[in-house]
Amino acid sequence: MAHMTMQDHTEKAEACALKRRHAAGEDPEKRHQILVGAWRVFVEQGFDAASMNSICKAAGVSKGTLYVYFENKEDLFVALVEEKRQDFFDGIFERLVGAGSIEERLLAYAMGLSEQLNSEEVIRAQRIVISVVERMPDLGRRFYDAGAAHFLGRLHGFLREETEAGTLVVPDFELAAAQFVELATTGTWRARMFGRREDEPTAEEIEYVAREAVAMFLAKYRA
Amino acid sequence: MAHMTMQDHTEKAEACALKRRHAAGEDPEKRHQILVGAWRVFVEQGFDAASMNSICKAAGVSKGTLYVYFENKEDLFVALVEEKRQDFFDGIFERLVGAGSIEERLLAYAMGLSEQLNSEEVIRAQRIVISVVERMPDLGRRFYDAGAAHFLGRLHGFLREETEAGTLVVPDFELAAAQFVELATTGTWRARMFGRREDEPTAEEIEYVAREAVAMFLAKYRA
DNA sequence: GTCGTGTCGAACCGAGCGGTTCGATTGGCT
DNA sequence: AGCCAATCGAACCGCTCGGTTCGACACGAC
Repeated sequence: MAHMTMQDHTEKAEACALKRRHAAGEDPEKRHQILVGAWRVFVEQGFDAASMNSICKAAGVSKGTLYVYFENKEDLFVALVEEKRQDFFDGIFERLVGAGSIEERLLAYAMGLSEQLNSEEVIRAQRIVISVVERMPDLGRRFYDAGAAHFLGRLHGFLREETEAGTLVVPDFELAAAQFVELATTGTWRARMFGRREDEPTAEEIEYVAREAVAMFLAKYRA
Repeated sequence: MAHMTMQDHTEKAEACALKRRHAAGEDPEKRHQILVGAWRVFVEQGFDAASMNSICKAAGVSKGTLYVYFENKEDLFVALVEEKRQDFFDGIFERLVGAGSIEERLLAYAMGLSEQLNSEEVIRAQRIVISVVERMPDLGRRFYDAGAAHFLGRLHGFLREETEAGTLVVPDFELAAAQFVELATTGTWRARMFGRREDEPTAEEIEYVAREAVAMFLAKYRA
């Protein structure tokens, strides 16, 4: 409501960029610092077992400050997942549109996808999200949409293009995209989610599974 | 160490069958009753949020009695999962060895598998197991072995037989079996685990996905 | 009938929880 | 220099947790 000149805005922005006194709960550095600590604790203890005290200690922040930045534990966790989603799932999509034959592009996509979904960090995140999905259904849905659904969407578009170009014959884009994702993580993701496999799959295994996934996929859908 | 005549054993067994005073913590009916109540509570609250008090109430049993039957919460949960594993995964395997063409048998197997893994009860059980897998790694492994690994084993055997019979050409049985399981639950299981889909898939959807799974599988591995 | 024992139920324990409060401290701002 | 607000840190709140204890009770064994 208060009137500000353009001048004022510019000055403020400049000051912020360096070292400014922030309003309570509005220092983005501190906020990030809290999230980093919280991530460590959540990831190694799970949602319920992680106490706000541990998170304070891990983040190097007083409890009072913590509650200035986040309303409560759930709020903190939602903000955390919201931040992580993007880190996790960026930088894979462009593999689909890169140069190369269909095989090469699908292979690159499958490998990126498997590598990402099977990484220790993402596995643990997925476990925690699943464990609270009953209490926080929105969180689960948003997480899924940002991850799996996003992969599926890109693939869906790719398949339609290739079908229109006559390279592939895909009667059901949704299904085919989902099949591809499943094939790419065959034998690894599920076992890792249940703790049946403790270590990340090796690069060789990822490539092997991805290659076979592409082979099977094209055996069915190649024109 | 104590000596007993055959007579004694028989008498005891007969008495037990009807209405006998059981030693503390050894009445199988009561034990089952506790597990039923515990299942209800665990399933709708998760491991951490489920309190022993709620479980007592749900089971209609006093807290003292509960702790006579089970050492602690973890012990109770392990016993519960142990009991449920068998209920969940029985009665599907024989579909593979039934009569019919390969297509028919694979289809039946895929449908049974998808139906089972996607049922509300099993989804919830899987969520809970995954949520505690960090703290109780054995439990996760045993659950996986009783479920997914069991499916895979049967399929593995089937594929070898068919390959030896010349019907299929499968270079890597492990991989192919895993691929089949993934294909059978395409688009349903993962989304349900993350709460992205609230309702069990319909029989029609299960059959559709299963059919496409078999089609793709045979497109790759049929001799 | 009376004894023995498995169950009940409620009180109880110490610990830890999420969340709040408040005085002391610090370091940018004017 | 002196103000002021963001942060600190420790104590504190009410509550619930997993787990224990114990006297009352009910019922099968003899």
